[in-house]
Amino acid sequence: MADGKRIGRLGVREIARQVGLAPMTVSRALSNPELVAPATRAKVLEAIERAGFVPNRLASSMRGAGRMLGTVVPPLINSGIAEQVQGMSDEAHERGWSMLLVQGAFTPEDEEEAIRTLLGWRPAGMILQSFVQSETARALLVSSGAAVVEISEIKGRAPIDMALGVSNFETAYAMTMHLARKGYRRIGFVSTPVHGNDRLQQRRHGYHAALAELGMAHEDMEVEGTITSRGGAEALAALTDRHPDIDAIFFGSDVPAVGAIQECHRRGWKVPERIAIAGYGDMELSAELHPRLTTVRVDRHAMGRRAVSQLLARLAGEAVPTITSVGFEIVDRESA
Amino acid sequence: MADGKRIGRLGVREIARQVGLAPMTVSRALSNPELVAPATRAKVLEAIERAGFVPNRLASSMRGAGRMLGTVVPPLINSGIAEQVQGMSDEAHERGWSMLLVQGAFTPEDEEEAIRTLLGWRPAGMILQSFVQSETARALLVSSGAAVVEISEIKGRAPIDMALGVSNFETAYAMTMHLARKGYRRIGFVSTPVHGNDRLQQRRHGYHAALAELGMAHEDMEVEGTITSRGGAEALAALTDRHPDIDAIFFGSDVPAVGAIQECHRRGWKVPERIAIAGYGDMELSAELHPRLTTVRVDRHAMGRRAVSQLLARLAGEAVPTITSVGFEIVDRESA
DNA sequence: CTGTTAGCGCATTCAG
DNA sequence: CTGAATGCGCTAACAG
Repeated sequence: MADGKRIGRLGVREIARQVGLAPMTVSRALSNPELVAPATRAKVLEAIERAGFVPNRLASSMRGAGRMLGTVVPPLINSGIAEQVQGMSDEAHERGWSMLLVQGAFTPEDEEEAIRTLLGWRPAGMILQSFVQSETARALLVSSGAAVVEISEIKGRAPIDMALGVSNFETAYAMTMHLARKGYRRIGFVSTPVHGNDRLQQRRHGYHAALAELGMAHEDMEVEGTITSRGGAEALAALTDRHPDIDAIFFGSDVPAVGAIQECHRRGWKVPERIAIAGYGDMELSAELHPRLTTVRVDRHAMGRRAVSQLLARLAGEAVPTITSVGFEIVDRESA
Repeated sequence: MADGKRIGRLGVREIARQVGLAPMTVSRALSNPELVAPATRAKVLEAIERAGFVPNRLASSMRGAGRMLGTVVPPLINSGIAEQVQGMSDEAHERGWSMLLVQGAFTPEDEEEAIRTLLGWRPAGMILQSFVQSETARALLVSSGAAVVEISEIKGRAPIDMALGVSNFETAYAMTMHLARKGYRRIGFVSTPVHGNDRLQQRRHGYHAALAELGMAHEDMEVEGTITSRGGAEALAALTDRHPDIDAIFFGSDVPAVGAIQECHRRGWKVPERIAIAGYGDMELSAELHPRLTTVRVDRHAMGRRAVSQLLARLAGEAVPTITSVGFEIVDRESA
């Protein structure tokens, strides 16, 4: 501390000094090893290892060589989102990129703030796990010049840059049809509040469209609840109170579906005999549940990977589709 | 693109130009508003808003004013970890800090790499959600000068900087005693592989200590399994095969405990009459399950917040305890 | 209260 | 294949 510069403050400069080379050569040995003579490279890497030097990525990023992708994760990390993040992380990691995660929230204001925070770190690309609501945030994203993937409902509004997802309309339509084919006639629907959420609105439309097509439309067999087990139990209670003759419920997530099944056990109701329960997401527990849960499977891990690879392709200047639809599957098990 | 500098590339300089002030004043209006005349500040903020300027945090960080904390999250984001991360994120966010999350892994090599990646971003503080195994990584962390909190078993090895957690020995001891008090005599134990994991080893010791004290020690009523529902079902099968007279199982996590209960339903076994099941973690589902799960509750959200506030206190130069023990609670419900 | 100077640690660009 | 100069955007430290 006696002299101005902190002693031993490690940087390419210090490493270069130790091996008698220019800082630039050290930098190259790290980021473009093929441009450096093998012997030189070995010497440099050895010195780096010995000194315990970890290159400063902030500085790299400022020079435009940043390898950081950002994403906003919702406040409730359910297993679906966790898998998606895992997929992003795996793909990014394998390709030498880092993921910056900032925790977002449900309101457009919070969303905007989260995006602002993320943009402050100047990621080369961003993944947004739902459609961006705030117009200000959309404008910010566009002007930032970052590549953007929205993992979202793929019908409807134009994406900021790229969109990736399933058609929630189709998945809900397919499940409703599936339930009808299995003989259920009075099919209820439970989701979190659909207001302002494209995906949920599309699911609701899919459910309605299927009922209409089947000539089975009935009013008010829908309820909104929280995406928790308790929320599922409450939704079941509300719906069966109002409609004692209801014979199936399609939940917008496996989490409340599991809660609803517990509530059935508690009431001594047989599933699916007294009432059938279907979910959405196929979490790990769903296949082990008693009875095993019938649900919609979307490969979230693959979606995460795909989002990253599209981002990297775009950044590499390759042509990338604006909208990518991923498949889904109805997993028919015991609960419906 | 005609001229060298990208037109409209926003920075404090550009904002300063627009309002006829020095860049430094713009910077201050953002980070130390109280040092700037209210009128000036208003003018600056208005220009920033209008231009859609988002300050570059990479540059701030390079000047030492970085407000970033890093953490390594394990590859399986179970709900416990998710809550902990949520707590960290909430606390950080409220205090104007960002959290950089990198996905880690189970082996010491992967752990080291994750820590290296994180250190590359030069966070002012780091939170490690388990005890750091790799000696190289420990050395790197020490020499980085970052404040470090390990959320971990709090007995045993000295922390790198600060440690925060419960005594896993005590929690497991307490639950085993609780089960004995309720009349169970043949109590099994299930956890993920304990090798190299301080927390799990301590839990195992706690279980053994309680049995020994009760004069109930029995051999080989333990099994290792994955932290999944299926893993729980399998562990139940293995243990009841080997010990038909087993009357209770203490699982190291609620996740496999839930799976085990499903397996019991499938076999037509009553819980807790045929066999009692206890978990660890108290996830949301646990209270809604049929039967409701008896478990150990640790407030993970609060732990996350606490980790961040300790980090910030340390960074502010305040005195901070090296080891902090947080409480726990045995939640006695129906399953045991 | 506001401005000036200088530099954080790298990588781009151009020259050897 | 290696090196020198320069600057990314911001803020600490020191004037005024």
